[in-house]
Amino acid sequence: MKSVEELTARFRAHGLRVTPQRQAVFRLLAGNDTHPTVEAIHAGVRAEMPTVSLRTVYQTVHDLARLGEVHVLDVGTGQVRVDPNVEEAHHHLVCTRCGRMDDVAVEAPAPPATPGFRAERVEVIVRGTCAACEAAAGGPHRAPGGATVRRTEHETAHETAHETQEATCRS
Amino acid sequence: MKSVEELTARFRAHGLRVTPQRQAVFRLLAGNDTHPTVEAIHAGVRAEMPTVSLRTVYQTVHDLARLGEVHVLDVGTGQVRVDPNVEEAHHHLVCTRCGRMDDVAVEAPAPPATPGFRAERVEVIVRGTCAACEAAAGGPHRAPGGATVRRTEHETAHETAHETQEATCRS
DNA sequence: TTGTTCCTGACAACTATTGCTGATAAAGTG
DNA sequence: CACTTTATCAGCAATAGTTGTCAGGAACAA
Repeated sequence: MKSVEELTARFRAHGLRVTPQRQAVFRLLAGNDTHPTVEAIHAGVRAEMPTVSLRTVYQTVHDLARLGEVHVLDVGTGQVRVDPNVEEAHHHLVCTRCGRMDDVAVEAPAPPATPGFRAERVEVIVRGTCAACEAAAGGPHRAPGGATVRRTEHETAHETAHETQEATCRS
Repeated sequence: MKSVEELTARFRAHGLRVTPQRQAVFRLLAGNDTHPTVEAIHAGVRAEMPTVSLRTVYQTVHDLARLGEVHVLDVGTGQVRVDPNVEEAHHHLVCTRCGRMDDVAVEAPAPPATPGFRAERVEVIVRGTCAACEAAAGGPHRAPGGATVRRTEHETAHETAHETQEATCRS
């Protein structure tokens, strides 16, 4: 991700105004190799600027995405996440319990030749359980038969993300 | 996907009741190699049984997913899609404009060895444009500068999916 | 400074999905 | 078949995440 100054310049160059609120978002993303949710960015920005609205953060994130400075990712965890790393090709680990994302270096297969479909991008998502959730759940040898087999992964991720994510899965 | 009779038996074996509503859902999915949204299933079921509620379809789909008879996929198009094909390993083409999904045979890379993350499943998503949307948008040589550069793919898919999907992208 | 354009922030609206509940109907039993 | 038990249905309300709306205000050009 580019520096705050570079982003400021790019915004100006594209006719977008640079406001203190936007710079606060820039600052938060510039020194960030995680994949924060919009909510998390909002919380971070409010720490130094308590009046910023969620709407503004969404808009700024979308502007950054439009300029290609970030990627907006939706991998089915119920919340959009922002990936500041657009320079190097990479893919993602997604924790099915808390929704946490991390970068991973796997080479994607070549887009297949599919008549009737113009492939543009290949995305690899490795789903699994992050260390924090593994520990929180009592380790890999947890007795089956409980909630784990009664819900789909999708449901579980959705439901637990809200409460457990920040508490258990921050690195 | 199993036949309606097999699904009926499996539901009974698991203590789930088999109702006409559920069998209508079974019937719709059994002869279906597309990846319908819950909404689309609901519409199909209502064609022969107009009182069935969306709630019931959701519940039946979740029951099917719990028994492993379908996969519930959320690839960030704003709607969950049901994949009746659980027998053969496969991945998906996703149209970024209408959200339409199709199966594709690409071999996934091996899950990387990642300390602090227990990989369970590797998912490959090929994003692009389906033939119908390509045609609807005026072909691949459409002049840039319009809506296409003013919005992220994510936004576009979200917004256009509701109206254009069934109209332009049914095979 | 002045005008214009764009942005902000509060709130409401919107979409997809799920919780709740009285009434209903499927399985099992006699 | 009649009866009992208990999961399910349908409809509505609620929820979370995201976006539209709009009055007021800030940033930039002249």
